[in-house]
Amino acid sequence: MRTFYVTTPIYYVNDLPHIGHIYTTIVADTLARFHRLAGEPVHFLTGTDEHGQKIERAAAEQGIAPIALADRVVARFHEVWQQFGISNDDFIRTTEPRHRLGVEALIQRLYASGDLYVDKHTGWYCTPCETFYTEKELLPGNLCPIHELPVERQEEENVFFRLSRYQDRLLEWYDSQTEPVRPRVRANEVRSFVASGLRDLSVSRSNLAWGLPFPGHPGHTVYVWLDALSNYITALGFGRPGEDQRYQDFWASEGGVRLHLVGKDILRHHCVYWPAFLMAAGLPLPSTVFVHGFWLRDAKKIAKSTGSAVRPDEIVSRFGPDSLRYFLLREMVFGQDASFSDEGFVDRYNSDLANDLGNTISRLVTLSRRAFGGLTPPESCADNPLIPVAESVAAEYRQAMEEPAFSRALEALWKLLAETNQYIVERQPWTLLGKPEEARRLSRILWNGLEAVRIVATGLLPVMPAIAPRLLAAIGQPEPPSSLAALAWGGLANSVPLPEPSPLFPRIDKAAYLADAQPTAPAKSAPEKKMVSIDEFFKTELKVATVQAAEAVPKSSKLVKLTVDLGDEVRTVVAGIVQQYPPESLVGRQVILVANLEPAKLMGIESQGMVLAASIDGLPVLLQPERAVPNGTRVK
RNA sequence: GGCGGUGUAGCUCAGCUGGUCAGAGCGAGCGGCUCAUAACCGCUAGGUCAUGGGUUCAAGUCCCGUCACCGCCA
Repeated sequence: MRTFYVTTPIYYVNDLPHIGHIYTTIVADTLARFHRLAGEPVHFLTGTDEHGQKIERAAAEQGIAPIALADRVVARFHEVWQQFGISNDDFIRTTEPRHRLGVEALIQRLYASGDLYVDKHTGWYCTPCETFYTEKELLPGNLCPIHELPVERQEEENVFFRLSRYQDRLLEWYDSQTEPVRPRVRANEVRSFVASGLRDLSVSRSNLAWGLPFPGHPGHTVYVWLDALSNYITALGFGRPGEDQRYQDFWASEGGVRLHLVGKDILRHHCVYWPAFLMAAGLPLPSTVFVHGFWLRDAKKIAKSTGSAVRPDEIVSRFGPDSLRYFLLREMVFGQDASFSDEGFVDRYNSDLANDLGNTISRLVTLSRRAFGGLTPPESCADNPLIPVAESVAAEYRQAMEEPAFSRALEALWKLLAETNQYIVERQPWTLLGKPEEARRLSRILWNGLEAVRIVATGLLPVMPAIAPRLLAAIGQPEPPSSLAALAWGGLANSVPLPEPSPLFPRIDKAAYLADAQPTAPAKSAPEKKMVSIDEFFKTELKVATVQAAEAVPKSSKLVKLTVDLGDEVRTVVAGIVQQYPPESLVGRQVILVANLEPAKLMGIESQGMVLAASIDGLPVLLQPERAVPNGTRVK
């Protein structure tokens, strides 16, 4: 029998839950619920990663023990998961004894395979941090990124893992038929990284007390990623003989699905280190690592709607966690990045949840109650145009959920809603009200509509675990089904009570909501300073140039056309400075030019650059080198 | 610099192995209906499928070049 094991990354407790954590966990939960409905044995694991430098330091800053800090954050995670209806079967913390036992067992296997050895490691060391940094992490000038103090070259002894030995096997794995790394872009990235050559990996740390003791290497702790990644099997009981039934069922069993959901920031750890560790230990690999994208704030949209921000908290408190679950799953093409905005949420909510779903239920329930004394229609209908649609929608939904491709699965369900509304309008059931001779016809029409809605609500059970049962109750089906078999046409009970309809998704007044969404905060009064990186700054090419010729632009009060010498080229530039600087005063003068500015036409003249000037009350004061320098000299 | 990816209607995106592929949803306009949460239904998009070549009877769909943007390179 196929088993289904799904994991989220274990979340690092230096950070409170945010949209990224929530998204991954909702995805995992939706999959777990779907596969349970499909009748498969499911195990859904999430948890927290609690060791390491950052935790140690953050705890020290707050004057508490690392474990106390972790406890605090873990409590918060539990709260949030409860709020979102997360149905995880287990929650692993890397500070638990069961985890340590598993990690030790894994490391024993790595020793046994001959893949661990001790070697000297030289690196950039910051004494106050007691940490080695890679060159990339350092600030310019070899400064520690935390203390901004010079780091020094130091040597330490480490346990190394022979990652290099697994290069070929990893490449084979990426290319295997099952496509273990998805989507393909991500597989390409990892493949090219691995193909460029792997260095052995340091898997122990000295000077870090807040970690698991490294077996056989006193004074050292286990590298946080070796520690953390192991959770996927330690939580199942790996390394604890007699208590490892779940490990046997969900990891070691033939043909079981072992799915890791990860963000693209931890691709390498999950697609290089982790499988290599498992290969070395002689253990089964995950069947799929699914790498999803990030939620971004769309700068353009934010600017347009004057500063609407990502406010999942407010969305949840006002519209419920399931509305957010729906939005996240519907809006992101699984695997790609997507942007998150209040406007996007409101649009999606109104058009999909309020208009299509909520309103369709509302109109059907109202009609049925009126026609049949508060009950569902007495007569069913086994032959009508909605049936083939419902069947193809159910098939498409199941396929998309398997893939998984949530946006497509939901799109399919909504296709059925659209067809249902169309069907209702075509049949005009309201014209049949109060005509006894049309009662049977009316019953069939309304029954069909309600039945279609029942199928949609059934498909929504994994996505909106709190709301979907309420949708079903609203159409007279108070017991939510426990199997995907309920997606088949024909399940709606006849002549059962229909509760009075109440809007499950009240429409959002978009204008009011967005106006309300204006940051009460500082945005306007104290504009935040937008910093640019040195790289961004250097995108602007500033060069010294000498004005060779200048003539006022006819019919313009400010513009002057300049011919400037940039050393290796001569350009035409238009500048709005002629009121302060008569043309003849400009000739021979050196100016600073933005040399890579997009050309622009001013009064019909193409300006190939911009002359820099300070502006006092709108009046320009030209910048110029303190003494003459060669034309074309870069300014920085 | 190397490798990979993207560029299709105002917006978000579908278009696998070349031949009803020029599409969907949202938004906008017009019309209809009134059971329903000012909802629902119908019609309306004249987009050089970034761009220049090429292969082919036939190319968003394959090949080469160019431009723009993005990701990865411990």
